Amino acid sequence: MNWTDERVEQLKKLWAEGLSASQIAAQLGGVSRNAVIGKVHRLKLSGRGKTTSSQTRSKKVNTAASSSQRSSSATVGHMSSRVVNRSVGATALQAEYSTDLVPMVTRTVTDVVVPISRKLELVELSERTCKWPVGDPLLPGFNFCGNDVGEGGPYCTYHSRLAYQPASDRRRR
DNA sequence: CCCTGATTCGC
DNA sequence: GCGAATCAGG
Repeated sequence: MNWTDERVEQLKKLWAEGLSASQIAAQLGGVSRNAVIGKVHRLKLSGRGKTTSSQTRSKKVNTAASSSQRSSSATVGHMSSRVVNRSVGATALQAEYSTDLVPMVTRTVTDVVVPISRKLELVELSERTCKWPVGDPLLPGFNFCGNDVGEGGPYCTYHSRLAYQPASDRRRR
């Protein structure tokens, strides 16, 4: 892949937004984080104003979202990802996944506090990032939870709980 | 070990 | 100019 004007432009934009080099690389595709960093330096925009300081993500929690904590029929639907959250606060409270995608768990979701997801691109996933799908695979912006996985499973502790709850819960009713 | 950006240097 | 390898650090 070569640095077309468009790609350079997007690089500048994302870098200015405070995304890390690896995240930018993942979004652009076809380049490594090293390539991104190298390009950033050549463009001389290494000094990122004062925006989000990379690691140690912002702890800002979407206040609107944390309003009712439980039930609230979860905020479903794909909230045009992207801008929505760069915040990862492990304590964040909000369910963010498509009901269409996992209809069987929509009932149990009211019992579970789901942390805001990191919304990683497919290529950003590693063995320790939650692979719970977020959004519609057919629509742009589809990504994965990306939170740290629990006991080595494919999902973070929260999504594991969801996954383990069959539609017909065992606690008789 | 995970991740970050910075730097070097052969291509 | 490019980016892998490497370095320094949280």
